[in-house]
This record gives sequence, C-alpha cells and structure tokens, in this order.
Amino acid sequence: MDNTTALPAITRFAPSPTGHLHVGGARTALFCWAFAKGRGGRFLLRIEDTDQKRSSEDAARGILEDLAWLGVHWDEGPGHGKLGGDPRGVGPFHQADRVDVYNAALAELIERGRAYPAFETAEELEAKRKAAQDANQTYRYDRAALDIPEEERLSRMLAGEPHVVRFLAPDHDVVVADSVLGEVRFAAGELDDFVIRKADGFPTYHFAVVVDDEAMGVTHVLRGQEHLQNTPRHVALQQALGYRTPVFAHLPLIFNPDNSKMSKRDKDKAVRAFCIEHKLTAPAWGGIDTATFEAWLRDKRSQLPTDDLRALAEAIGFVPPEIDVEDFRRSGYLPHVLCNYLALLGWNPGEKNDDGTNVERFTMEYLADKFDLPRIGKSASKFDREKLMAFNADEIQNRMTDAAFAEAWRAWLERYDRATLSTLGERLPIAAAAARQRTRILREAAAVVRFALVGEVKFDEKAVEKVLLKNGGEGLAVLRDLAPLIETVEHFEAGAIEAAIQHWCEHKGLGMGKAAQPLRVAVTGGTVSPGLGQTLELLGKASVLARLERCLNVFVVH
RNA sequence: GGCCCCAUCGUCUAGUGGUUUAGGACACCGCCCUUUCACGGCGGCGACACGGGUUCGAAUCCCGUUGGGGUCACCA
Repeated sequence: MDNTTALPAITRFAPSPTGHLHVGGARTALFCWAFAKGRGGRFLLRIEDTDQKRSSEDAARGILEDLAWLGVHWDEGPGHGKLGGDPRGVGPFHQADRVDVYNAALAELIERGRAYPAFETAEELEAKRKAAQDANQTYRYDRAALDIPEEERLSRMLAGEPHVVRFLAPDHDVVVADSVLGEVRFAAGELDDFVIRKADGFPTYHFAVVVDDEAMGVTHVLRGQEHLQNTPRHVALQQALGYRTPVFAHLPLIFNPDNSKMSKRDKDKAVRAFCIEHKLTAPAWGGIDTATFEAWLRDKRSQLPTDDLRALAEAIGFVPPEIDVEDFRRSGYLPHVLCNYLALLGWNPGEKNDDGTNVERFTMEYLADKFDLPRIGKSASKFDREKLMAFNADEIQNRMTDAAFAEAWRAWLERYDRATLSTLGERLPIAAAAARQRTRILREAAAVVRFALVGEVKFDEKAVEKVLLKNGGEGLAVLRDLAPLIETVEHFEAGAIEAAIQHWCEHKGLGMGKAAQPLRVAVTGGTVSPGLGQTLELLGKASVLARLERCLNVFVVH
C-alpha cells in the first residue's frame, strides 16, 4: 500500500516569482526537501515564471535567498552561492526558458487530437462566464471551437490568428491517488477543456508543470491542498501524454487564528485596521502621496508595495503580523526554529521522549530522517505565533550558548539594526550574555539592554520614589555607601561584582534586594534589568560610578 | 451555488477497535524559587461536534446531519 518510500525520490518546489516566500510555501518546500533528503534523493527548485506580467527576477532572487536562509537547500535548480546547478542536464529551471519544450509536447497533443486551438477572446469568454453565473449555473467551456472544421481550425492557427490551445478533457472519471487523502474521484464532465497555451504563446501552469515534472523526473509531488482541484487536470494530461503519474501528497492548509487562509494580504489588512482605528488620514511619512494612501485605505482588498507597507507600519509604530519568511527573519526568529515549528503544522514524528512528552523540538537532520507521508495530517492547522515564539524563546534561553547567541544577534543586527551594533561595539558579547535569558526573538534583545545604549539615564518617577526616596531616602543612603565599594572591585565582571555586593550586604545585615534595587534604579533609571552583576559589567566601572554620582546629585536634597 | 476536502482541550497534536478515569506542548490560572525582570520547579483548568448503525467492546469502522475550509481564470 505504501509506495511512498520507493527510491529514488525526486521532489521539487516550484514557486512563481511574484513576491516573497510566505510560510505556507516555506513549509511545502521544507517537506519536499526533507522527503528527498531523508531517502537519498534529490530536491529541485524550478521557477514558474510563465506569467510575464506578474513575475520578476527580483522576486525569484528573494525566494532563493529565503530558502537558503531557512536551510532548505536545493540540489538542482537556479544557482545561488553553492546551491543549485544542473548535474543531470534537465534544466533550464526557469519555465520562461523552456517554451520550446512545451511546444513540442503541445504539437504532439494536437497531432493526436487531444488538444485544439480556440479563437474566442478573453472578453467573449468572460461574457459567457457571467451569463452562466447569472443563471446560477457552473460555467464550463462550451467547445464552440470544435464546431469549426478541423482543417480550418489548424490553418487559422498556422496563419497566426490569435488563439489559445485547449486540452480535450477525457470522457471518463479521473481518480487521484493521494498519499494523504486517499483516492479522490472526479466525475467525467467535471473537467472542462481548460487552456494549456495562452494567446501569448506561454503555457499555462497546468501544462508547464506536467511537462516539466516528467522532463525532470519528479517522482513525488507535495503541495498545498488548494491544488487538489488541479490534480485531475494534471493526471488527465499525464495520461494523454503517456507520462508516469507521480505520487501526490496534498498538504493541509495553514490558517490564521480567525480561520481565514493565511495570505500576504493579511499584512495590509492589519495595518489598514490600525490606521482606521487611529483615524489616520494622511500617510505620516513621505513614501507615498495622500491620494494613494486614501485609495489604499478605502479599498479593503488593495495592497501597497511591500517596502511602502513596511515603511508605513514603522512610521505609525505598528508591527504587522509576520507572513513572509522575510518577516520572521526580520522579527528575529531563528531559521531552524521556524522550520521546526512549520514542520509541526500538519505533520509530527509520533515519537515520545523518555519523560513521556511528545517529540516536538527537533533538528533539520531529525526532520529529514523521520519525515514521511503517512504521518501527514488531513485537517488544516492554525498558525499559532505564541507557540512559535515559545519555541524560539526556548532555543535562545535554554539551548543556545552565550557565544552562539551573540553570533546570531550580531548577524541580525548587521542586517536590521546597524546603529545598535555600532553603539554596542566591543560590548556585544557582554550585552548578549545579559540579554539572552530575557530575549524571545532577536528583535527584543536591544530593548533588554537599552539602558546601556543611551548616554544619560532617564529616571522612572515611581521607581525613584519607591526605591530611592521612600523611608527618608533609605535607598540613597545605601547608594552612598556602595559607591566606594564598587570603586574597589578589581575585575569588573558580573560574578566578582555580585560577590562583592553580596558580601557587603551580609556584613551590613541587609537583604540583597536592599542594595540591588537602588543600584538598579541609579544606573538604569528603572526597577527592571538583567542580573545586577551583568547590568553593571555591561556599563563598565567608570560609567557605573558616573551614573551613581549623578543619581546622588539629582536626588539628594542638600 | 457546483465539485472536493476536513472534524480530539482555546491552539498544535498523541491516539490506527480493548493497555484511556483520552497523553503531551503552547496559552491561561495558582503555588514555590528569587536582588527586579526573565528562566526554572510543582500543581490546576480544559476536548473525542451531533445522531444513527457495525461490534462482546468505538475517539478509533460505516452512514447521515451540522459545522469549517478549499476551488471554480488566457494566475500559479
């Protein structure tokens, strides 16, 4: 029954380069990668750019970059650093460069009477479609072109009259054998004669996919369940062309918490809602003009260019939900953690840890080793940012070393926050050690050590009152005594600093809190910071003493 | 609307006819630890959508109902 493990497996991920890679695509790619990798097969990448208007080379590069960052590395396909290449000679991997391959297959289909040219314009078809819709009927192409005598059809086509080519749908049921869903039957007549070559000479998705998968030897097609309706078309095409039918596995969809399908539009939706809620009427930053902004605000379905949307969100101080892989990277999720979480959406290894808990944290290697089709779920799953965040936090706080965290943070800062990187300079490792236990995503780390990034402390009134001034300036008195002690700490490092203060407290018969909190307020302005030792070490002795002195000057009533 | 898919705690899930008073994780609540915050430890709350079958026995198999979702382009 389970023919899904047959060797060798060749899988592919075939995005259309119309924007950034979003998490749904990333999960599909991850599964394709894991499946091939786990059984010594090949994972290939193909760019589906047959839509001239929407495709861009920029978007294609962006997707390669996202995939590479995730660690979803392709064996064959477009070059990207060490990735890609064409060892078997099955390329090129951009469909726009393969038009002659499609035309050859198409000629064969026409020859055998399984495809035919049709001359209706898009407008004519749209009118027919609308008429059917208004009559509450399902529209299917009416095969009007078949009324034209075959010879005439072909000669008009050869003469260069504008036309599309349609596939003559089979008159029998088509059964899709899916590894996740089982057998799904589509009745004869459900398929209409869909277009396989557009008027511009490019193949449609259905045709290009089928031809390429055969040419590239693809054995397993893993893709989102939204493709299930397309599959009978592909199977019918494969049968008509005499191709093998690969193993199909349709992956469950990924939803938003509100049960809608996760899509790129969600970011616009969220930002728009924020703007409306705060009654913003102008763009608030110079990137777009007011008219564009208002039009976008009014049309609930419209989208701003990615960069403009991000700039707008930043300007109004709103963080839109992460949707694209790039969004998660920017927020500071670690790539293998994102993969780990994504893998759990619709799949799980079904293994227990020694303590009886489910195995749900794992490495890319483990995933490649364990991933298989029978354990893919059937029902859609909601994307839970809380859980993803918890995974990322656990990785940073409990599994990473200070050094590894410092490196990850440095890389992130280099890409997204150079200002903080240069302010930190040499202190980055110390800051990282102080921030790690309080950081869930890289973006939060700087805030944890903010006190060390500013020149002058801004005092929080409540903190000052409660910790320094209360009980007749009890806190300030402690500070006065503590300053000389700090002065004497030789190696100004967290452990030594804490030991000295602890010793002092014991000597004075005070609880540690009586010393730690005043110090904290004096050097950070507030009551919350990393451990006292780390806080002071990060500041450095000179800065700590200067801040202490200033604090005493500001608050001691002479 | 046609066609198709799905249905276990709020969420992700384990469970493949008896080992189940349904297990884990995230979230939430309480307690403990504690120099703040965070981490951590312990405990708690909490689900088989409904109705019929099949069977000695059903979360697990079948049918129906309800609910959710996908898809209906010269986009992919």
